[in-house]
Amino acid sequence: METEPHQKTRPPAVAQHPGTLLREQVLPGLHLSISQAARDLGVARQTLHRILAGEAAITPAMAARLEQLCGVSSVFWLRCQNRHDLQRARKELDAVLRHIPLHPLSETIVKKIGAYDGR
Amino acid sequence: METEPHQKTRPPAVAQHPGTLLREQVLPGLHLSISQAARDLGVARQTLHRILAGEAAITPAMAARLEQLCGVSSVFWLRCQNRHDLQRARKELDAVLRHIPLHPLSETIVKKIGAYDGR
DNA sequence: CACCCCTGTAACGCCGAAAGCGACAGGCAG
DNA sequence: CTGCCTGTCGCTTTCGGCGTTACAGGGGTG
Repeated sequence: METEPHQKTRPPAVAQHPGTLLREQVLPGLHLSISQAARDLGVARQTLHRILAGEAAITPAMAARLEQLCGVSSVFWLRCQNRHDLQRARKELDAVLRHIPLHPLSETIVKKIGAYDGR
Repeated sequence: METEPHQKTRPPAVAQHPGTLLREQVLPGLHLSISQAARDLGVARQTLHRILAGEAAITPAMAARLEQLCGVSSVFWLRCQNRHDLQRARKELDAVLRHIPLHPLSETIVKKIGAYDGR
């Protein structure tokens, strides 16, 4: 911890899929095998496996299940997934995005809709 | 504003689709017609219309386009969408969720993965 | 040894959602 | 009348999540 001492170990600049967290941190912490966790979640073993492997995304439905399983907020899981999907989308649309003209939106409206500037 | 005076007009308890924000706040603020906005975004007019009508969701790709168009963060748009999808998923899975056993996850791990408790 | 459970992979098929396209009807300004 | 915007319908394609079946291998236990 040389950069910022008492920082919450915030997410890395380049986000890897949320499955890694599940595999390396959560499941061991719950003392659950993949197979057992899948049974508890009420999904196929392969379905969970695909997520751990990063081949499938965490859907809202899965996020809700996970929240029920380990108490970690579904919003958290979706946020992880979003980070991942977003930077993938940005790369693929890179060419298209350049052609989209930026129109200025008044600061009043930005605040009204609850979009606190940078986030 | 009787409940909490200087609150940011936070999102309503029951979230309606993000398209409403686009239609009623953002597009007028940009002085753009639906057709024109669709052209700028590089998508079909119907595609944008479906989102405004709440018949389609804001995908990561669309969120990136919107950010480019009006400067409002893609993360914001996805968060709106998530709120909406999540409460829909919860209702549909309601029965299933009850059967998922809750396993305790140590507080240390929760902090390590960056899931700040309730969110 | 056989038996059982776990894991990883692969190959299907189903289904729903996003997106594009064409077309039509109605509104409204020029 | 002409043009532009809007809402809506129908159709097609594509993609991704999910379940199912199946096979191969590891590892522990009676």
